Amino acid sequence: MDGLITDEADGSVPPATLTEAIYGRIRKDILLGLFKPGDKLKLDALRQRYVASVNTLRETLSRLVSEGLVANEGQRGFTVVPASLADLQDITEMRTLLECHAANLSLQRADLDWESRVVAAYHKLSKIEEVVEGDPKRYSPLLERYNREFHQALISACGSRWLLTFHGFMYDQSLRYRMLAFQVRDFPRDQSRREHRQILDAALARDADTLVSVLSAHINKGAKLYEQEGLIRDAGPKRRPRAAGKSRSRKK
Amino acid sequence: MDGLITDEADGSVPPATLTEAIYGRIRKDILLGLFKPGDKLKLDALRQRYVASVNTLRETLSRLVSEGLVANEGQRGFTVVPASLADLQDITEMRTLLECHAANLSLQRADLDWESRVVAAYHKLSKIEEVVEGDPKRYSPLLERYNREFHQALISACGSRWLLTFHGFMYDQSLRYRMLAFQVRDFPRDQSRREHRQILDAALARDADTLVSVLSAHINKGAKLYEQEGLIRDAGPKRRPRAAGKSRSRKK
DNA sequence: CAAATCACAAATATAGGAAATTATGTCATT
DNA sequence: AATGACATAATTTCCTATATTTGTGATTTG
Repeated sequence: MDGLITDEADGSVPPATLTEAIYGRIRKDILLGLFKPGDKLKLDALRQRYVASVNTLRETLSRLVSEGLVANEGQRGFTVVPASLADLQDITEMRTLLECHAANLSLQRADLDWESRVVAAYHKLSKIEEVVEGDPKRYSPLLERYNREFHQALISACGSRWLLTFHGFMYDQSLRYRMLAFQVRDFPRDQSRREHRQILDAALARDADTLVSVLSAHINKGAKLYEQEGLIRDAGPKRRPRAAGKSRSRKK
Repeated sequence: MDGLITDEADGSVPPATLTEAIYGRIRKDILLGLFKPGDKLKLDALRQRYVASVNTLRETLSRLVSEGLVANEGQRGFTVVPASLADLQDITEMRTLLECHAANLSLQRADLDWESRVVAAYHKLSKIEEVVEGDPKRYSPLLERYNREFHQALISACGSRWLLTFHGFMYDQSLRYRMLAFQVRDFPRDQSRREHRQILDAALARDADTLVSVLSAHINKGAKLYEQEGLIRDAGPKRRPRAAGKSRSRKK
């Protein structure tokens, strides 16, 4: 994004502080399903896993709370946000709304830079998909990465910083459900190669209507695959309601 | 939202921890324009103002970073996110998109509870507007509050938790610009009584098309008022780019 | 002589450890 | 079986140490 030369080959900024580094690691571990929905994130345990102090951990977890990946609730620590069918559907609808809207805007503002970003991202994605099709059971981090980059490239010319931010949130949330689905069984890899091709063609043809319909179908078809029974327990472990009004005493 | 009986008359949950309380206070102080865009948030100064330790402050600021109200950048502390015309326009467009979409959904799912929430919220807002019209220069926190509650009630039946969350973000961001405008001069109070009435009527009549057009106009008209020259300096104090790749040493 | 460079001191941010507060689980008692 | 007291575990908070940035003035260089 920023045309600067950095250490990182992929253009991402290397974390300048320990907090940032650990933030990235925990975030990744939640999205990848290493911590499951409802899991308690005990500070002492985390302190061992990632070698860091309590404050550093609290700081990163606080950020994840604002992003909707971690819950905090009162005086009883941090937990991974629970997963539910209703939540998945909400996320899917929201991602559809944002991504289609952003894709539309991108088409309107499309220039050569955008077009080449899309083509390049598609090329990478396509090559990996070809490889993975031979071994559909294997989880491929590279496929996930290029898939994301393709979808991001598509909307990268929308011109709205906030739209990109919100879409990023929703993409990550849906990624979490995708990864949760992977964990349960060898996941029937969705054959999305053709769909990606259709998306690319519609984008290059500047055909907004087709693009929106294909993109929308693509997103929702993907989400449907994660809605398998057993994947999601709608209610987490029930907690007793907190005593209201009490426990409000602190010295000084 | 949660029908529980709490200490607070307005239904909001009382902060259970110091961090939560201070989070709310700093958030409010930024939105009200007490801290201006680009301001440095020095930890030691904050430690005095809100009586709390450094870690508590860092935790709250970290959350505000994820919400887009505070910036963090590397090893040089926290600053209030800068304000710009482009940002205001982006926020306005985004809020329009989300609020109109949510209002539409609300109409579809409208029930008696929703209708009475809207009517009640309008009633409060209307009464306050009547009072404030007599003294247009005065800043009225109650007006701000009831305005928010009216807009929230309108979309409260949309059924999407994420839509409400994102809309809340955008509403707060636009509120910040509104407050910044107030600071510069006695702000010509926008005569939005009629518009609110029109919104209410369209909502009760279940007239989606009219509702969307009136609501959209209302939001954009408001934002136009904040776009006054001098309110916003588009570029903050320029910083030199950080030395890439260097300064990556930490003992142990 | 001006501008840039460097070294040093002060200010500030980040991270670690420990104390204080609150929640949780266990076991005896009613 | 329910209640209460106690011990233990976990969370929240503060204080202190280290590392980094920033400001100041002297020195060198063009």
